[in-house]
Amino acid sequence: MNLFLSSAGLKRRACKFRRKETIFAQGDPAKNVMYIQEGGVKLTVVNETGKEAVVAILGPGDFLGEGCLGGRSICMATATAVTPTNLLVIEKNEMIRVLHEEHELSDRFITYMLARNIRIEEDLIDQLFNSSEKRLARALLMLARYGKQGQPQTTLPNISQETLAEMIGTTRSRVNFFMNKFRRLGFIRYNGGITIDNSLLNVVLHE
Amino acid sequence: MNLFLSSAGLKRRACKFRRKETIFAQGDPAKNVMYIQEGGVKLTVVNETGKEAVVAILGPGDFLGEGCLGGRSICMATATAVTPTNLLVIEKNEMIRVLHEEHELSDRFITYMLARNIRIEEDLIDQLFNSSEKRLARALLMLARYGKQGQPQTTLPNISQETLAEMIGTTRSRVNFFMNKFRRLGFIRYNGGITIDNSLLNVVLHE
DNA sequence: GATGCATTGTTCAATTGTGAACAGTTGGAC
DNA sequence: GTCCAACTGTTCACAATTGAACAATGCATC
Repeated sequence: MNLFLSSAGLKRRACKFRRKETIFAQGDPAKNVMYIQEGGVKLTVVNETGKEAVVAILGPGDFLGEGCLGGRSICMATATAVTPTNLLVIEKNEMIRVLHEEHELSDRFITYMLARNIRIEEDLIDQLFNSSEKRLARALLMLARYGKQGQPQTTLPNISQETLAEMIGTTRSRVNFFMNKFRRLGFIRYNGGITIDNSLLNVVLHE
Repeated sequence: MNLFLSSAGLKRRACKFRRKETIFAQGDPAKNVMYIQEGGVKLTVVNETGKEAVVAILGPGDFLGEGCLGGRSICMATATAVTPTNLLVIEKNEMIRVLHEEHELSDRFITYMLARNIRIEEDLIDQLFNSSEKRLARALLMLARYGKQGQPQTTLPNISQETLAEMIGTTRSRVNFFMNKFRRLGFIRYNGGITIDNSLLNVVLHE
């Protein structure tokens, strides 16, 4: 896992963030690519009216700030740690060198980019096709998969209705309504966190 | 521009498609990466109910089918030529080799992936934040930029209201309504194609 | 110029979603 | 305990969006 540490140099450094700490903010100069070794990071954007949207939730193995490689000079989103997070920070130029000279990392980065692409594309398709009820169900299932695999049920760390609303592009009152509906129907359960039953899939698939 | 021809081998071949011809269909086995040398390609997805969504419109310099590099074995979308199109078709394994051994192409591919990422991400943010009226205005401006740069006005090749509706995830009647509104306000004009005035930007920016 | 096909114009009832308010609940800090 | 902040539960008037229908308009082709 410690890809970068193997040949660590001056231009790569480890960095720790606490929960809710800001890693970079929308509008900051974009100079580094970061690699998540441990933890979770939320990417959000705000528009002119102050409305916020969650663009992605990233975890271990994901990259961050890769936009600077494509010539982007400022950050288009705000990155916040959602759990205690260890990052490897790599300077842009170092990253470019690495992409040429280190196959294993180059492969990993390309694999990440391909996977990320698919994830965003699926989010977009989800938005284009589905009602907010289905989007909420899908978001919960995604977050659950993110936790564990294969189990019939997964318990999620606490996540506010506000954040869920931002993730799927709707209002909190709507999220609240559907959460209670899902609960009545036995798809989810509150117990400290949120326990998600795989039967929730039916909401996404039906019709 | 002819990146691939420089060292053309058996595993790379040129391919031509006529307007409206299908390059690959959703569900087909995914075996090749393609590079658009000339033309335009529309990526669409259909859901269970038969509703269609336009995921992307790609042009010269863009890649296609790169999902297979990330382990995807079937195509998740349908690719259709929107204008006469010349593609370079590269076998998956050849592409992987090329990514390791040919810096110029590797760079170009990564640049494409980064740009594509930003494009989809912007589309997603657009969906999360904006009304269908703004999304339509934005889509028209994107298509216009795709044609030419810098001019105060750009004329678009014909594009049906149906397709526009699929691009922004709404109904044709809604697109029709807003197109007529934009026309009344002098933002666009019909004259064979669709002429788009830069003042249309105000619709996207305002408020 | 008649035929058929694709597209556009228009309407409307029904549904879905918004934004804001306010009360209720919880959990941590003091 | 009690205060506070953050979150949830609930409601509602209003706005936006859908989906379907049907007529009107090109426009290519025979």
